[in-house]
Amino acid sequence: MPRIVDHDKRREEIVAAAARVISREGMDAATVRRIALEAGYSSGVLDHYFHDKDDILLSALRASHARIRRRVLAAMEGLSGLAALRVLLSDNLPIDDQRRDETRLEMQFWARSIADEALASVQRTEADELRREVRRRVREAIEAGEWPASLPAEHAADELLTFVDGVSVHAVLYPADYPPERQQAMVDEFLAAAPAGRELTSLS
Amino acid sequence: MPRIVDHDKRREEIVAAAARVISREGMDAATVRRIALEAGYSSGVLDHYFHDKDDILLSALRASHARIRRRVLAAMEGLSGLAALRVLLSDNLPIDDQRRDETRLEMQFWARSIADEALASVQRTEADELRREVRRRVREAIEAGEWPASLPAEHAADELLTFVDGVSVHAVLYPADYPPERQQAMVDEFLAAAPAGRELTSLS
Amino acid sequence: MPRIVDHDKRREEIVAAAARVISREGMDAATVRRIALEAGYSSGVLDHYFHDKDDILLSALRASHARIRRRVLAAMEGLSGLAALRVLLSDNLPIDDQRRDETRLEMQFWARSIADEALASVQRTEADELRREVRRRVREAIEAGEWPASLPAEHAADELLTFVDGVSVHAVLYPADYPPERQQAMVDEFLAAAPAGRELTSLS
Amino acid sequence: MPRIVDHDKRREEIVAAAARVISREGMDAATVRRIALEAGYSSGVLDHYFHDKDDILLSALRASHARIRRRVLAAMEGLSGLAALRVLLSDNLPIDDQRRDETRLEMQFWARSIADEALASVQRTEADELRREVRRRVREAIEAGEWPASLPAEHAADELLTFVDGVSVHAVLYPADYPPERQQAMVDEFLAAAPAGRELTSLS
DNA sequence: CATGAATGAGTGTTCATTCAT
DNA sequence: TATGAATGAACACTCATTCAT
Repeated sequence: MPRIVDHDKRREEIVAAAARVISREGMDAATVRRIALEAGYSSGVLDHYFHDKDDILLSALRASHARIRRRVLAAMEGLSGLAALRVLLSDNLPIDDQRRDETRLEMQFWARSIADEALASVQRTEADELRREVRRRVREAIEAGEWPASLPAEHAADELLTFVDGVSVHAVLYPADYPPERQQAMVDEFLAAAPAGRELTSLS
Repeated sequence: MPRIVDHDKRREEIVAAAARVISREGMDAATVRRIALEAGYSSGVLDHYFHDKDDILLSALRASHARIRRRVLAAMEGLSGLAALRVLLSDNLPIDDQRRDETRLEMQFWARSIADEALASVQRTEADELRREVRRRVREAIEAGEWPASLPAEHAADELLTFVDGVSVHAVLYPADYPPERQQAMVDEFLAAAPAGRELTSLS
Repeated sequence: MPRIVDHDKRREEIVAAAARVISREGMDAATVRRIALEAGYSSGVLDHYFHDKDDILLSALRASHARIRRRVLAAMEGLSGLAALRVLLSDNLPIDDQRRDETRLEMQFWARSIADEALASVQRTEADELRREVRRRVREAIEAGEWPASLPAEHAADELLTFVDGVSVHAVLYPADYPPERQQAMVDEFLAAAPAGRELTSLS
Repeated sequence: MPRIVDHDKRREEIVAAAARVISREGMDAATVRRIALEAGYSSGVLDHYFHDKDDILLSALRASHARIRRRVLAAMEGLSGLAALRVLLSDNLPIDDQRRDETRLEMQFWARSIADEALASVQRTEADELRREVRRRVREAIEAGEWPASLPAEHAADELLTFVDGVSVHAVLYPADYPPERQQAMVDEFLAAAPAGRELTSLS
């Protein structure tokens, strides 16, 4: 059944092309024609692989998430606790071209999901997966004594993700002010400060 | 003697209508016709008050920023240092309908500015103004002994803004998880932890 | 009754402005707003002096014709026959800025009258007036022995007007190739050749 | 294997439709929608074959010129000198429906080119080609002794074209006064008179 | 009388979609 | 399967026109 393989591969090609266009030229530039051109096909070809344009866009979002997931799981291989947490969070920073494109893509979909409940729902589902993984790593860190037990892991996970996304947004919007090293340093500082700082705040 | 109409007021009405449409229905829904309808006019009226659609959109962005500026300056009246800083940062959180709309609007423009250098330039200019104010308040806090002198004010300001924007994004995307009180608590914790935590990290 | 005078004067001002816009920027640029601006008024003023835009345009055409008529009648004062004919024909050549503008205006209306029977009818009526005058002068020339009697004056008049319009069109379209002196020389040659040449052709 | 359509042929169809609309209903009536309808398609189809509306209009002008060129070259086959000249000039007269449409189209573009330097430039280039051909034929006539050598061929060519265009304009504007036979007779007379008449004028 | 606000139809253009080949 | 032709709706924008002041 070689046709099936080709079919999926073609889909992936087109989805990757869509992701490139969205992240580099913006959602408005991501027309069906432009995506097909980027993939090296003519516009009509999309008809064979996707139901409609929304299907392409959503597939591009999911594919981006899947790729990040694969990459970060591989990077955390053999690690746990704080070390795994650092890798997990750092991997979400726009510290190279690929990650910058991923962040840009994400931001395009954030904007769109604000007025599109179906998309927002997808986003929530996908975000929850990352959240669960961060929580798991925080709990590991607590168990390993690398992290204070005084704060709920759930809250700590949200704080960390929130900060990482904040850094990502700023780095994408103001790249001159947020070179990769600074992004990494900011996250590292945040991770280092958390155990000490949060303990103190829990007293107030 | 022409029809008595306050030209600037009419412009403001339309800009406000545009802002409402953008924040609630998204940038794609913000067509000229939709904006005119929201403002209570026919589509052609925009011709009298704006050069083109981009002029409307940019005006909406600037008006949103100006409104925030006015509000926060009034709220900081009589305050300085850490107290002013807290007000300044908290005012940017989407803790009520109005502020939520402002954040949504901002996020729409973030997405657009990624592929629009002219817009990105405007965003940078406006963001710098906020940044300068935050730095000024951090310096005041340092002088008042409310904040450790061990960290550059510039960096601290960026950390704070980064965190606030991270919280804002999450609160807009996942409102159920980030009720107003939690947003405020997160920022307060961050402010409280900073003096202690940062001092420690500076040793490492 | 001073108001009446003002009213007519204002009309003339606006009509003159319309003629300027049409001849210099073309019929497409001759919007109501543009004409009003050229006249130094706001767009709504036209409502008081004209029924609609077509009224303005047609008035501009008639005014141009009237102006030419006045000028050429004055120039022919005291002349008759061939001398009057030469002045009459030469005055229609685009040999200075004013006459060039008149020819340009005329050509704009020629184009429009092709698909506008009402306008075409006006054009025919106005053209006939000029034609009659040319015929009269040809007849005078014949009577004075300056022109061969062998050819009908009606036909000679059409030939002369046809040639003059041909020169005018070329001079407007290719001004570099048709400086004023050349235009005049061409018409003079044509006038000089006609008596001799036509006599000969009538033999063939 | 795509839908079998001759791309160039379709372009020509649409261009021909545009030419029909322009010549019969005028430039203002030549909207994209009207042209598409005339061609038997929906408005969007033009997107496949032309860059923009100006591309259609210019193509229509060029196609008209090319058609005339082809026709006149075929008609001059085997002829030279005065005989070729007569065919060349007569072919430009609006003596049948087709030629009348061509002249009307030309006049529409004349009007437009007055305020459109880009179009004027195209017109000049195309007109020069005709001019060169007329000059070549005049020179042939001079060499064959059919035409007086006393006048520069360049000037004679311009005189002839000028007269032909004058007749064409009048014939289009006042068709009742210029039936085909009369147009032809006028040009024939002009050609016959030229050798004799011009010789005389050159003495004065 | 003069202004310019307001309307809404019409324009060129872009685009997602469908589909014959 | 892949093409690109064809559709028609939607878009931003321009404009003649009307009219309250």
